[in-house]
Amino acid sequence: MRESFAFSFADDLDLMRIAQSGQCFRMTQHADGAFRVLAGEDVLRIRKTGENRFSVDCAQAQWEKRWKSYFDMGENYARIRERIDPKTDPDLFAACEAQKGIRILHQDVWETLVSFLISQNRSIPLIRKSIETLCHRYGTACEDRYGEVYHAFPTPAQIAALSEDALLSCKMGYRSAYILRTARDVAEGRVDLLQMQALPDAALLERLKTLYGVGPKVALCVMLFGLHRLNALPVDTWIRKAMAVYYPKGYPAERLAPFNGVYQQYLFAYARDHL
DNA sequence: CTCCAGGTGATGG
DNA sequence: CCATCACATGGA
Repeated sequence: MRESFAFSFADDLDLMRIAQSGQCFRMTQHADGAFRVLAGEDVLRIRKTGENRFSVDCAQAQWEKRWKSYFDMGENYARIRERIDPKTDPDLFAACEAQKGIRILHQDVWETLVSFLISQNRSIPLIRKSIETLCHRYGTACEDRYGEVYHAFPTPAQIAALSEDALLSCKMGYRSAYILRTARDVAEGRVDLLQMQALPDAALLERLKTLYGVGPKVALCVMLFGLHRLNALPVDTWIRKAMAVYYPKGYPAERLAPFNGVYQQYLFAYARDHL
């Protein structure tokens, strides 16, 4: 790595688990072991270099300005895990232990919104493939510091200018119409994603659900992964299964506040491995 | 072949 | 309010 910055970090940070956690779809591991993170129009390479040691291929100033918050480095996940008592919540405790290292990324809202519109009723590998195709065809081509070309996530205007057939050709299926209308609503100012960030959780959820193709699940994913509302609790098929098996008498969401989204993410990964 | 995948909108009661 | 159903697509 030409320019780089190395740092120590003692709290949970498992790049592989984050890449596979199903909250982001453009983070991949390369042959040399480093991860390439594509986020919005930016790219970063990050690798683990030792016990609690990491290095990134950007200057310290860029790391602190752009990426520290992306990886939620200000939050203490060990402390969040330690709130769970193994006697009260044995399965959730086991999930936290087994999936230690996951963090909730703070992703770009637009990218998160489109990604989770695409995600509905599909498997994670297919979601990745569609997003990859979308970015490759319609996102701005950029060059990283090694001269390698990558593609930014398409902006609202870039998607708004497409035809529905163009989206269908990315294998989006019936979600194409959702994505197109939402892109036009954002590009033409009927929806203001920036302004939404000021809303409290309940109002934000209602506002997001007014978007075409956005129901409770997608709205809560946008809140959790794009607007960093750590108490948002999206319920997909895996979480539904986990709740039924591990909490047959009812899920204790009130007790798990204000970190329902974090525990949900441990359970999601754990359920996929065990159920 | 059927069933499932980080679901939602439309419709009908 | 709730219960169905159609919706594209690919993998198991």
